[in-house]
Parts: sequence; C-alpha cells; structure tokens
Amino acid sequence: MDARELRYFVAVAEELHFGRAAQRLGIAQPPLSRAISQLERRLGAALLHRTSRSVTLTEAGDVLLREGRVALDALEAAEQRTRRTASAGGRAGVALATKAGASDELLAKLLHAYAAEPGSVEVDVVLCGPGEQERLLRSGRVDVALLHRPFDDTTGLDVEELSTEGQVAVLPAGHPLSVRAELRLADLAAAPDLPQPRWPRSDGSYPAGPGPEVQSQTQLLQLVSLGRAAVVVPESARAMLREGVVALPVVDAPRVTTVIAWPPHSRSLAVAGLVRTATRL
Amino acid sequence: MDARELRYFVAVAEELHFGRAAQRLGIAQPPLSRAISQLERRLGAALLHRTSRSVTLTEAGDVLLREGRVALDALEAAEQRTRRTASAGGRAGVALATKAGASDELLAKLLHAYAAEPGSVEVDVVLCGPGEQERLLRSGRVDVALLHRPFDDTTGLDVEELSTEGQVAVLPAGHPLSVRAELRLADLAAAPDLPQPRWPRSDGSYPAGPGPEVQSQTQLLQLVSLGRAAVVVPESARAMLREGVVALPVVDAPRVTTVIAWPPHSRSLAVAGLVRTATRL
DNA sequence: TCGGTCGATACCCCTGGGGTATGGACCGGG
DNA sequence: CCCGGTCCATACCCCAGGGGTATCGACCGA
Repeated sequence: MDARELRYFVAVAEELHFGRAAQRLGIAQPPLSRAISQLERRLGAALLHRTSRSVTLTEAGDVLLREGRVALDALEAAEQRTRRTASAGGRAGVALATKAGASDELLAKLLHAYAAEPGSVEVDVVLCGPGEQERLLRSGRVDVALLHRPFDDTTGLDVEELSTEGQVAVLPAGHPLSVRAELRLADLAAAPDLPQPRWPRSDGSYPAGPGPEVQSQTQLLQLVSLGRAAVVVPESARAMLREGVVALPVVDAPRVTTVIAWPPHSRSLAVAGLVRTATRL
Repeated sequence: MDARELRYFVAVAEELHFGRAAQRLGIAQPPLSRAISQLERRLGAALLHRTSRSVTLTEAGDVLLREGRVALDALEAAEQRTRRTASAGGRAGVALATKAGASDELLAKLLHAYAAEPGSVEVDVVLCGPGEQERLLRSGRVDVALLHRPFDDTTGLDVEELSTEGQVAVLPAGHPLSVRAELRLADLAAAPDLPQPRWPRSDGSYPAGPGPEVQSQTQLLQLVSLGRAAVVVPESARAMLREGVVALPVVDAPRVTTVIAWPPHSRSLAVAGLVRTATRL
C-alpha cells in the first residue's frame, strides 16, 4: 500500500467529508474520491459507506484508520529520526519532550544528574503544550518524553514510572470553597461559577463547554485569580502558583503518574542513559 | 516519505549491493540508484557510503534501516488487518500463530477453554516454522501469537507470560553421552559428531556451520536417531519424540518462557478474550 | 594495460496522479 | 412539487516522474 493513499484515507475518515478532507490535503475533491475508491479496490474492501449526504466508516475502515495512523506515525518517525541523526553529524544528541510547567523539579534533577553521568550527550529539551509530548514522541520529533498518566496514552511505548502524586484544585482566593480543607470533584462540578477552562485540541479547535478558552498557563491562572474558572492540577504544579489563588487537595481525583517513555525499538545509548538516570532519582 | 522509496532503501541496505537489490525488487539498477539518491536529497542526509566496489551504511542509514523496517511492518499490518476484517464480513474471527510442534498441550487447552467462553469467535490457527510467528504478527497476517523467549523478539509487542520450562538435549539412543543423567551445553559443544542442525533463514538461505541443513521437525528427529545431529529443545517438545532418541535435561541452557503476544494497538475483543483465557489456564 | 564489475548519468517512453467541468443523487424550503 | 444547494462520482485533459535501455567512469585484479 502507498503512504499517500493511506494519508488520504485517514483525512477522509477523520473529517467524514470528502470536500473538507480534500481541502485539508491541499488537493481537489475529485482526485481524492478516485484515490479512495482505488484504495478500496486494491484492498478488496469497502472502507466507507457513502451517500451524497453522509460518509461513515465501515468496520474495515475503522480498522484501517486505527492501524493506519500507527503506520503513518512510524513512517514519519523513521524520517524524522534519520534527519536528526544526519544533522547531528556523528555527535548525536538526544531530544526530550515534556509539558511546559509540569514536573519542573523532576526535570531539573534529571538533566542535572544525567549531565554528570560519564558518556552523557547534549539533551535538547522541547517544552510543549498538554498532550503534545505523546505526538512528538510517536512521530519521531523527539527520542524520549516525560508523560503523565492517565492523561497521556502510553500504548505501544516502553515506559518506566518515576513518581505519582495527588491533584489539587486551584481556586480564586476568597471563593466560598477556598476555606475548605479539602475538596471532592463533585464540589467543583456543583459550583457553576467556576467552570473548567477549555484547552485547544491539536487541530486548534476547542471542545464545547461552558468554560473559558485558554492557550497558556499564565492566562489560565489569571482567569482563576479573576474568579472566572477553577482547575485541577497535579500537586507539583503548586510551584507555579501566583497571588490571588489557593490550592486545595482533591481527595477523589485520580492520582497522576509521571513516566519516562521512549519508542520500543530505540537503540540509542543516550535514551538508555537518560532512563537509567531517571529511575535512580 | 514515500513507502516505495523506503522499501527500495531497505532492500539496498540489506543487500549492500545495488544490482542484487534491484533484482530482488524486480526493477533495473539505474532507477534504483536514482530513487536512493533522490531519497537522500529529500531527507538531506547521506544514507550510504558508496564506492564502485562496496556499499556501506552511514549512521543515518542505520537509523533509517531500523526505523524503516518497523514502519513498513506497520504499513503491511494495516493493509493485512483491513483485508482480513473485510473478508470476515462482520462475523470477525481471530488469527493466532504458533510454532508447529511447540507448546502443543498449552495450545490445545487454550483453544478448548476459549471456545467455551461466552462470546468467543472462531480461531484461525496458523502453524509456522521457527521464528515465523513474530513476522506474521508484526506484518498483520495474524492478530495474536504464542512466542518463545528468548528465541523470539517481543520488542514493541504487548505480552503476557504463560509458562516457563527448562530445555532438554535430544540425542541418538546409544550415544556415549546418552547414559548421563544430565548435560551441560559444553558437553554438547565438545561432541563434534553431534553438530547443531541449521534451519533456513527467512530468505531461504542457511547460516554457515558444520551441522546438517533441515526444514522440518520430522527430518530433524530422523537425523538425530541416525546419530548425525543433536538438538536442544524445550521440555514440552518431549511429546513429539520418537524411538531411537533420548532426551536429557541441559542444566545450564536458558529457560524458555512461552508468552502470548499481540500488537499494542489491538482493540479486538477476540484478542482480549484469548489473552484473558490464556492467563487463567 | 586490459577486461570485468559496479554505481551514476543521459535520454526516452508512458503510466498515473492532479486539475477543471459536469453529472446525478439527495434534501429542505417555499 | 419543483428548485436551488450540497456533495460525491465520472469524464476528460495535462504533465511530472518513475521505469526502461545504453553508456560512462571509477576501481580492482590478473
């Protein structure tokens, strides 16, 4: 199978609309229609149920969407890692992704300890938005990442657990709930004046909901201190709190596990060294 | 990156010879040369050191070979699983690979127990040669496989351990060593009249060595009973022994672990059911 | 020095992927 | 009930690029 055809199919399967998919791919709609039906002919399988009003996935199409994404990620990763190896020119560095503002202290300790190891190489740290690390790792932009369960999906990655922690609710100082010693998730849900803010998805769109739209932690904290939102974050994020907000333990929020993750086929000594250092912290 | 280019590169990287690689790919040599240098240009990376007498991998080429194989496997798997889903036509079965003659009893118990589960589906059992299961699983020909550590590589697969066992040496009855109560690997290495037989690799060629070339277990056991070879196999293979041979424990051979393995992205209920049944045996 | 090997280059042909124009099915509104 | 709008499929054209053959140039061993 050709990678191009697969990319086309994934676009259509995600949009469920030939016109929008074609636009996203930067081609006209007719060649896209043709490419998909050609793919179906080659596979001997119907992938989409289509009428002139709606497009839906068949069972086979659902399988191809899931497996195809994995394959395209692997292809992209092969390309990216080759590029990075070549541009490093022998003196191979290693790229690490982590969520900006999360596990700050852990990251600092890790980088410091690893730099002291014999044979350590330069670490290129990529700070990214929530959920972004996983994509960077799977697509080969980085070699290793710090992920946070249960938020990030570690399926198909090798991982080593580093630490677990509870979560705290960040509230406006002076809010009635802020005098409590601890909270439950239900308490927050029962406070409609404090909706959960909404982060952009990877395509830039926002999920529906009552909360304000945010793009950065700074923005988020400002909204909280203005009394317009509340948010639940891991305890370690307390380090970045500002005036005008308070943090209270949420006793029934899921515990967050920080893990170091890397692709299972990695043969990189640098990645192995980072992982070893991390587990010894 | 295009899958075609990647396939071409993998062929050249494996053959380290443009002419042979082109022959294997069924194209002429000049287009292959062109495709590779075009790939190098696109990636901005030298992949091969070439003189008119030899071709070797650069560091970047080595990375691309390893990552590229994974990507091509994933692509192949996406295609195969889609085909199988479609041809199953809704009433989805599940394909399981296992080495012919290995873990016989375990397999029988597993199939029997799974068939008795509520909601179980038909299991298509694929018996294959040594080391073949792994390839079938990675390339999507099957959904789940029984593998044997440390012989099979489970990198990048999800696994559940089922059993571990020691290994026995199968010798000709009447051989001086056959009167011992137990053996060590060194004893076998010190008996040049009993070389280890050689199995064909996936490309059909044989590794170099003194032992006879074999293609089947029957053939193998006949050679042993004729006094021309000896072989070390897991204990459970005792069930398939024949007259004229004896099996002695090899105390320092690595223990063999039978595992059930599946691709990490599998969402198949049938695979989950098989795994659950297997771990409960 | 010469023949043999092997990758690169030059040049040609034609497949097939991309474009525009248009058809045909379906739906909602007046 | 027709009419306009939406959306996928079909028809047709163009040309980029992938594949072929012929040949060159570098290198090695006899």
